[in-house]
Amino acid sequence: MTDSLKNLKLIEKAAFQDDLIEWFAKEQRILPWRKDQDPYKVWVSEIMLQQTRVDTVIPYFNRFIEQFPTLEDLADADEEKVLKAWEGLGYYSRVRNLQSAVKEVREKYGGTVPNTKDEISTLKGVGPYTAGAILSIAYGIPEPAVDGNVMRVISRILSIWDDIAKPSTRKIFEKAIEELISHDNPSYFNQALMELGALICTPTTPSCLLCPVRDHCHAFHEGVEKELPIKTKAKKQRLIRLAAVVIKDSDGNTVIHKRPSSGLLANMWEFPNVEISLPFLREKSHIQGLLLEQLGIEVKLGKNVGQIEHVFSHLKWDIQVFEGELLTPIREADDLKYATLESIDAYPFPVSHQKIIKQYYKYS
DNA sequence: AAGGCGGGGAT
DNA sequence: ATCCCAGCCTT
Repeated sequence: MTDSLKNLKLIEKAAFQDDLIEWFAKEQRILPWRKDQDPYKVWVSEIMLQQTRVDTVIPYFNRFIEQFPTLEDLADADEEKVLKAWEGLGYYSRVRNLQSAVKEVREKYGGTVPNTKDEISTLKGVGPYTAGAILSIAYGIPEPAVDGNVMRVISRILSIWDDIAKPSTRKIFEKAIEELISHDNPSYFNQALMELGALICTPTTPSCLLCPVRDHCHAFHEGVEKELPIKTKAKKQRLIRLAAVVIKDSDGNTVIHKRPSSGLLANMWEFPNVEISLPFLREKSHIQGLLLEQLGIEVKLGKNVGQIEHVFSHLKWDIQVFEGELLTPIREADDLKYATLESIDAYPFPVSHQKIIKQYYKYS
C-alpha cells in the first residue's frame, strides 16, 4: 500500500489542484443536477449515476425530480410509482433503497440529509462513494469520492498498478485523495476528477494532449497511460431458459405477475413465465404444468409467437414466448392481475418484458 | 473476497 | 463480442 503511493509525495499539490479545478470551472458540462446543491437532488443524481452514464441519466433525473420534487414527496410516494419512474434504468434496488433511506431521513433527521460521514453512511444504498460525493458536492466537506473514473485517473497520475477490480484497492485511492483533495473547493475537486475521467482520461484512448493535468501525470511521462488502470476481467453470463405466456381471453385481457420483493428485478411486473431447467423440456404440456404448479395459472398454450434474448451483467435470458388461453379464471391477488395490453403501461416492467410487448404487437 | 444486481453505449 | 459505466449489498 505504501509502495503503491510512492509517487504521491512528488505531486505539486497546489498546482495540481489549481489546474484541475480551473479546467473544471471552464469546461464542465451543463447538467440538470448541477443547477443547485440541494442535498436531496445531489443524492438522487448520485444514486442514478451508479454504474450508469450521464447521457442515460439526464432524462430520468428530470422526470424523477419533476415527479418527486422534494425528499418528502419521494418519502410519501407509492412504491409502484417510484419503480415506474426508474423503469429501464436497471439496478432497481437502488431506488427501493433510496426511498427507504429518504423515509429514514425524514423520521430520524427531520428531513435534513445528514452531513457527517458516519451518519450518512448508515443510510440504505449509501456506500463509500456516494457518501463522499454528497458530503463534498452538497456540503463542501473534503471527503474522497472514489468511483471508476477516479480510480482510472489517479492510477495514471500516480502510476498505481494495483488491480482496481479488487475491493481492497479502493482504500489506496481514498488515501491518495485524502492527501490531494482541495480544502478550498472539495466539490469541484471531486467532480473535476470524474469529469476528467469521462471527457479526457477515458479508458482506451485518453486525450492526453488536451489534459489539464498532463504535466502532473506519471503514467503520461512514462508513456504507459494506455496500460493503466490494471483491471482483471469479469466472467461471462450463464444462460437461463424461460418460457413466457401472453394470455388473451375473450375480453381482451392478459395476465401479469409481480416478482418477489427480493432478488432479481424485485417487485417488477412481468408476463407469467417459468424456467425450463432442461433444454429439451420445451413441450407445451410440460410448460403448462410448471405454470400451474408455480403460479397457479391453468392455461392452454398456443403458438410460439416469439423469442427474446436479454443480457444482464451476470446472466442471460432466452425467453420463448407463447400465446395462451386461460382455462380457469385466475385467483386475483397482489401479485397476479388482469391487465389489457394498454393498461400494462401503468406497471413497472423490466426491459426484457417490454421487448415481449413490442414483439407481440408486431406479431398480432 | 466473491457474487448478485440492469441496461445501454463505445470500441 | 467485450468492456465500461459518478457502486452497493449480501453471503
